[in-house]
Amino acid sequence: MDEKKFCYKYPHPAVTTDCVIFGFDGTRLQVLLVQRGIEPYKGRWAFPGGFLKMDESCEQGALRELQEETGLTGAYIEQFHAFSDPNRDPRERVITIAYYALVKIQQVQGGDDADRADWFALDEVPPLAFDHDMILREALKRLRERIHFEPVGFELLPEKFTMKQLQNLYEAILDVRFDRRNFTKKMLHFNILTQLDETTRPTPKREAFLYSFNQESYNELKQKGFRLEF
Amino acid sequence: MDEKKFCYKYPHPAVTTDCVIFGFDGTRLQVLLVQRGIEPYKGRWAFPGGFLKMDESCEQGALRELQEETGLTGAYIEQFHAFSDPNRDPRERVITIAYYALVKIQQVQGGDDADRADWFALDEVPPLAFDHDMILREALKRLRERIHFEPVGFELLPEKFTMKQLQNLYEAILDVRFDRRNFTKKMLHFNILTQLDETTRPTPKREAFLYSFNQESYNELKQKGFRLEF
DNA sequence: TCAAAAGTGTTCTCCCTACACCCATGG
DNA sequence: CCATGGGTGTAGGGAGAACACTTTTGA
Repeated sequence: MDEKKFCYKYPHPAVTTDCVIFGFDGTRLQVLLVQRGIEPYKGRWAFPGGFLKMDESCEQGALRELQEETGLTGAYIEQFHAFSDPNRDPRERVITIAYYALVKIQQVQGGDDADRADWFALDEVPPLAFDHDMILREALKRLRERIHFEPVGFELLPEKFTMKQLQNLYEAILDVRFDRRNFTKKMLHFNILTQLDETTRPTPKREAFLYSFNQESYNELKQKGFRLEF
Repeated sequence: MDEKKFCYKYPHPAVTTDCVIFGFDGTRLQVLLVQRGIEPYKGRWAFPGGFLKMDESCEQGALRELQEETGLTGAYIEQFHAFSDPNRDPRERVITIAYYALVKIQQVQGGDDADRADWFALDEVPPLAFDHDMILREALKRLRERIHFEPVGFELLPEKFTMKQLQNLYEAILDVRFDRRNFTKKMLHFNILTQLDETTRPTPKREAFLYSFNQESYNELKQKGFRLEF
């Protein structure tokens, strides 16, 4: 039962992947956490993840764990850091390769699995297991850098969205405030948004235009090289 | 001799660190390579690196290997990616955590160690061992992103340098050309350079001012949040 | 009729860009 | 004296920032 059959000439660390899953509810940035059912840190919340198999790359492992623990498939994930403090796991030496994922929040309902999974707004995240607090900070830092080169909204917003939602997203990620009119002008200027004929009524006050991302225009723009300035 | 005494319940990959060391000779960006003395890929050039010890973090491991293989100490290193293709090493499953280092080229003379080490200009890098070609491409990509948020010149240039050297550095990293006058204005505008009283004679034609980086001003600027625009 | 949200245009300023001339030196 | 490299200023254009009024609708 505690049989140890995999032997090496030199000591090897265990390797896991963990995935910080970002979602956006239209107002606030959220992360998906799962509650640990076993020791160590039983009952604590943590990012979904687990041990890497020997025949899969880290990316494949991260996607597999995501599927197993949250049901998510085909998410956009990006590796951002390996955490390797020798004491970060009380069981044995574990190095984790951390990814972040950007998903449309409605693709995942919390707690649809054996594990309890739930969305938490950034400022309501409880103390996490292992060094996952640090992992979250680092993920946020990297997401903030990424947003300057990639329109992350593609992944986080629903197909159709209002300009205000897009602005809220940028404000939530970067933790800044923009002038409504200037923001609209700037975003339209990139020509990666399509203004739809439809409108919606996000508040009971007045209807607002819906937009969608134009993937083609974006790809063209990106090939020429561009920067999103904020 | 092939005794395998480190045993685990589940298979564990080996973990190494590799370090892409960038230097700048005043004109071209260079990388430091070591020639492998053992199989696999014996005789091929590769980035310095090696197996992680169980009581050190990846960063410590990368710094140790750097010291052992090139004599470099206290370099500025930054982790940028974990490479984990299951077949990237023919011996066994090896995951490598890759770092890049920015160093003043005169701090390291090639071949000062048991291993042969040498500087190669970017466009003269020979085919490398393992997946190190891919590692180099990725390192360059990350360095190019980094330069937008950090004045990487700090680490790559000598204490005192000319404006032309600084411009050459930016041009080498980003592979673009700038207008001499506009570049000077832009750099001085950040107030992170100190123009020294001294001059130098880089070519026998005319003497040129020397500058140094002002770390204090830079730290102030960075705290307020800034972007280097290029 | 009032409050809340959304849509829209103008002005000003600053920074980026393009561009040309002078000076010092060595050959 | 000429070729090479370095130092410097200006004029024009474009993009970001600041800013206010109108419309719609539900309460």
